[in-house]
Amino acid sequence: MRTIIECEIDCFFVSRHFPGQRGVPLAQQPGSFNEIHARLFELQRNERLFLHPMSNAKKVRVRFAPSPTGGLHLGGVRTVLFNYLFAKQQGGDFILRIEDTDQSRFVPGAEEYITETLRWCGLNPDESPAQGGPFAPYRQSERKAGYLQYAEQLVQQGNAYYAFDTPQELEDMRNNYKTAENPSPQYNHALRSKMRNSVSLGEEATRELLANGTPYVIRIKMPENETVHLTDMIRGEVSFQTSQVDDKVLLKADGMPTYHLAVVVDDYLMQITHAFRGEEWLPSAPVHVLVWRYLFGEENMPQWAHLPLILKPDGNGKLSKRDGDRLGFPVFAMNWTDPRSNEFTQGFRERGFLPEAFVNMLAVLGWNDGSEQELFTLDELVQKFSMDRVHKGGAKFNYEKAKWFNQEWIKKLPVAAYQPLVKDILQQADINIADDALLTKVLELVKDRCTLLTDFVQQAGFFFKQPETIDTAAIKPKWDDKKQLFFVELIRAYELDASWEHDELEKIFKEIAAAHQIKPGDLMMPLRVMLVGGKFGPGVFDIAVLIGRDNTIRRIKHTLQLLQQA
RNA sequence: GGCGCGUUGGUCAAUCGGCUAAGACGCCUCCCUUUCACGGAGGAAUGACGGGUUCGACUCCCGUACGCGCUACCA
Repeated sequence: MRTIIECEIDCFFVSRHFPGQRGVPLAQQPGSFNEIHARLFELQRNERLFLHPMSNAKKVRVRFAPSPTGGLHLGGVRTVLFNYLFAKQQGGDFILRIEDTDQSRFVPGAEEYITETLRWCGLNPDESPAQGGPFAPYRQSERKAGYLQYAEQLVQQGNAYYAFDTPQELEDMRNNYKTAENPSPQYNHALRSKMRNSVSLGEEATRELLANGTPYVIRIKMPENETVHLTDMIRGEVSFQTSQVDDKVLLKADGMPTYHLAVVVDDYLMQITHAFRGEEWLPSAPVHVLVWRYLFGEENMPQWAHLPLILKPDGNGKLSKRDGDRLGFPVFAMNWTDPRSNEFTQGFRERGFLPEAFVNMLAVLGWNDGSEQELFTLDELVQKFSMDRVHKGGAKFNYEKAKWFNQEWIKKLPVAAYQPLVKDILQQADINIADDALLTKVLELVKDRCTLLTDFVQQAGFFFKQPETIDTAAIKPKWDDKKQLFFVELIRAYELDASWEHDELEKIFKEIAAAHQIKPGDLMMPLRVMLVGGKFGPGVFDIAVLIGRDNTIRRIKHTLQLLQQA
């Protein structure tokens, strides 16, 4: 894929990266576009190269524009991430804009949820509804007044028209024209003349309907036979026949714009330079290109990038919240309770994911840096991210791999980075932490055994609280009086030991075992079960050292009692 | 149905015309470990199909198949 950006600029540089990427210039190329073009062909023999305009460089501005209809899903967060990485790498701004033009779908709390998700991930916007900015307001519902004039301008220019069809009439149209070959007839250039609109009705009738206050929408008038081209940063050249695209509604009867009008107007007004969105938007891209052309000029249009979809792990198709419920993994970033249905959905955060891992995992779903590196900090991602290494095809989500990333991050990060989070989780599980220094030591000792933050409840809990249940079944089959005696004597010896150090405890243990003629290995497991409740955890003497003499002895005695009862 | 986009192991993926096709997750075997993990060594497993172009194709071109997306006064 080779892409050349055409523009009247007098200086270019050449690099391996797509225009808009930072890239290291391979050569400065002063001269006219055509002169450089000729030289580029020489250079391009062995490499894919791109031309970058040097002057007239606008500051990069990208936006994430969700509609606040519920929890933020994986794909949404990845779109945020790619926006953020691109912007920060370019020294640009990342803007959060809320697309709430559909009032019937408004969900209270959804916007706050989005803001909080971005905060959790460390992907904070430079401008947003909450913090404001030079292009406020950032909620489309609050910009309502502005859209009408653009829609009317399109009508005046002959690029759009008023349509008075009622919902019933639209439904009738679809039913009447539906055939086996064409199951979903479109409101397009062919049908336009058969419907009730300013094209079919004429000026006078239209004026009258308008004057009477008849509800209307404004639809784009798609040209009959044109090819609309689009250079996508990921897919390269994409083209559409306008005859295949319908006359999309731009302004709704309630005066609100549809997405198709609002994206264009707001991207223009907010001076957005690069627009990233999911691949599902590609089919409506020609509408947006045309609105740009008619309203603000295609040369001012942001560069588009249609991101590949995140697919469900089994079968094919877009990953949905339902798939997570069905397969047992989160899909939303954080907990979400739908205020209308009261339906609760667990998020990655509450499931025990670190934001570092969550972000890392999303970054490499559809992108990689070409090396073998898989673990990236946000800063590294900002440095290494490049749009030309984003995949075209969708990627199936793999929860096992997601967990692996979390495990790696638990190992990689200093304990201090997540100690407060773990403390919180432990306390929620009714395990109180009085000694933070002790908690640090414990976490250091058990972190390799945890995949999710919630795993610390099992792995660290017994250091602070006597196990509620003891897996005596793991001891009993091989239990006998000799072993009973061993432990009685061990208690006595441990009561007398002054050091309470790892090596000393082990030495005492082995000496007594030898005296009783029992292999230490046969006693290690029982001791472990006595101290932690089950067959898991770090070295037994490490545990004994940390929980202290009193707890160690108390737990041994407790289990001895349990064994006798049975 | 139409239109658009995609297609390398089970999954994520490298490859930019020289391939004996990396690496990771998962799976299996072994080592380390008197538990569970971590770690280490190894193994099974991949270019949808058919045509071109080329000395040479996973890589470029064209078809076919399959998958997905869109086809609302939703985004």
